Amino acid sequence: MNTELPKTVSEPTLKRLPLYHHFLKELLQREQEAVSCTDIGEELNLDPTQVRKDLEAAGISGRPRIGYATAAVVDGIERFLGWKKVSEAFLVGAGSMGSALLGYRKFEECGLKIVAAFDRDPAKVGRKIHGKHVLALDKLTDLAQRMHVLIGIITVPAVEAQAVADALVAGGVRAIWNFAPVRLRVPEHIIVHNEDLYCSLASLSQKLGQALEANPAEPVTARRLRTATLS
Amino acid sequence: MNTELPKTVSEPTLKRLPLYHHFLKELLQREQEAVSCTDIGEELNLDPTQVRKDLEAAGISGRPRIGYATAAVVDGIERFLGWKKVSEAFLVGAGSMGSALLGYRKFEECGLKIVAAFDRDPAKVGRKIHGKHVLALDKLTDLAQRMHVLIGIITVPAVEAQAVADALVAGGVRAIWNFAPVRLRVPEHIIVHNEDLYCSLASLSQKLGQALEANPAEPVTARRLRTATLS
DNA sequence: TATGTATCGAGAATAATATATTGATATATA
DNA sequence: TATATATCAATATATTATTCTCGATACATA
Repeated sequence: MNTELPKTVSEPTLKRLPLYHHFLKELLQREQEAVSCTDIGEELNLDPTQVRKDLEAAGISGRPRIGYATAAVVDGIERFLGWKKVSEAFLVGAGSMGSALLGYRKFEECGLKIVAAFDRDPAKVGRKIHGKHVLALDKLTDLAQRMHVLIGIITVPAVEAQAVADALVAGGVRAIWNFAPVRLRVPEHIIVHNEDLYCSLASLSQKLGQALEANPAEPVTARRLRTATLS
Repeated sequence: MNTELPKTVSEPTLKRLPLYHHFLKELLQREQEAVSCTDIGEELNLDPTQVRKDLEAAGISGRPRIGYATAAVVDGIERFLGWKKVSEAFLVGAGSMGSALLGYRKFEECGLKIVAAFDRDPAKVGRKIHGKHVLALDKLTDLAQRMHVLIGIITVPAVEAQAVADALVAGGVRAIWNFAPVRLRVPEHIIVHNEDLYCSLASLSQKLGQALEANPAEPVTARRLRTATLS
């Protein structure tokens, strides 16, 4: 296995790696020890070559005729994505979205441990949500500094997001996961990821609109699927 | 204004349009009637040419030396993205993420009206969340068909997502907004948008890991910002 | 009226990404 | 041992997205 990692990996690749990870973990449970790009590609509707390129970018190599060792790929992806060493995060904004994220247990498997939540609302401060303490917002910068927290998650309304980002940066946070529909202004070395649901919705509804225009009354009846039963 | 719309618009463009929309709405409130690509680009940290191209793709044109008429751009984006005509949606999975989405009032401004939620859990069925009824999952296909609902939002656990998708498709749904961390298998004409938080998290933590490796102890103290006050 | 300037618009050049092609390698089988 | 085959690896091509360049236009000002 090649341990040399390329300096930069493209965003699309980065977002596909968790898909492979998820699928391969399933295979591991079924005790399938090796897997080919072709198999992965078929399962996930991706080009096999692309899968191979992505794995290569993550520093993972396989063997001709054999494929990739499932466990090694899972391990390699986790290592490459930094899921091995858990980093602590603060979540700011204990509204509905914030609460939902606090309840996501699986984040910890991906190396993200939300250690505390912050909110402006005194009614929420002091309570616990999904087992995480909700603290007063004015403690944010100071605590981030003292606890050396490196990741901040912003789930406050748009108008407050910039101020929260400033507070996080002042506290030494290096990466921000922003759920507010605004572009944050931060120093260059801070990593910001925007999770803007309105943007996603936009592309969805635009495509739907076009599809409907092209084909208003889709003949779904012809290919009616069974009524699904939920296991 | 050019009313000819190109057949396909790139995904990145589609995701930038809401940003412009948001910013321009602010300008509208300040009664700024015209705006240039340069201004938009500076505000959102984007290349002015790209802004121009995006607006062009949405069928919006401006005037040299003047810029774009703010109101016309806002209107044009809304029209192009299909926000003008509201479509109804079903949300499946009234867990924490589902509840959060049910509370997003602003979706309606973007043309998305969630009319009902569905859940497998009998304890949730019959109750209301954020004013929306929670119905039994086995009613999903039938109701989607009878109400001609075209959009489905999936916020169930990964293992149940495919079955829910099947049920939605059987009910005639044309677009699916999928929050479960799986790739759904659907007929070709169905539009699927994956909102996979684990994927986003992956790229965030990978970048953070690289940044920390390159520069473990960032000298943030030098450029310490003020402790932000939240208005 | 003439000139300067800020802006849009369109097309070309560059960069990024995805796909296709070819070659190398390890295993299985005859 | 020789051959066939499935697979990875590396390179080349095609596609897409972004950025750059230049010309056209409309207003401001002298």
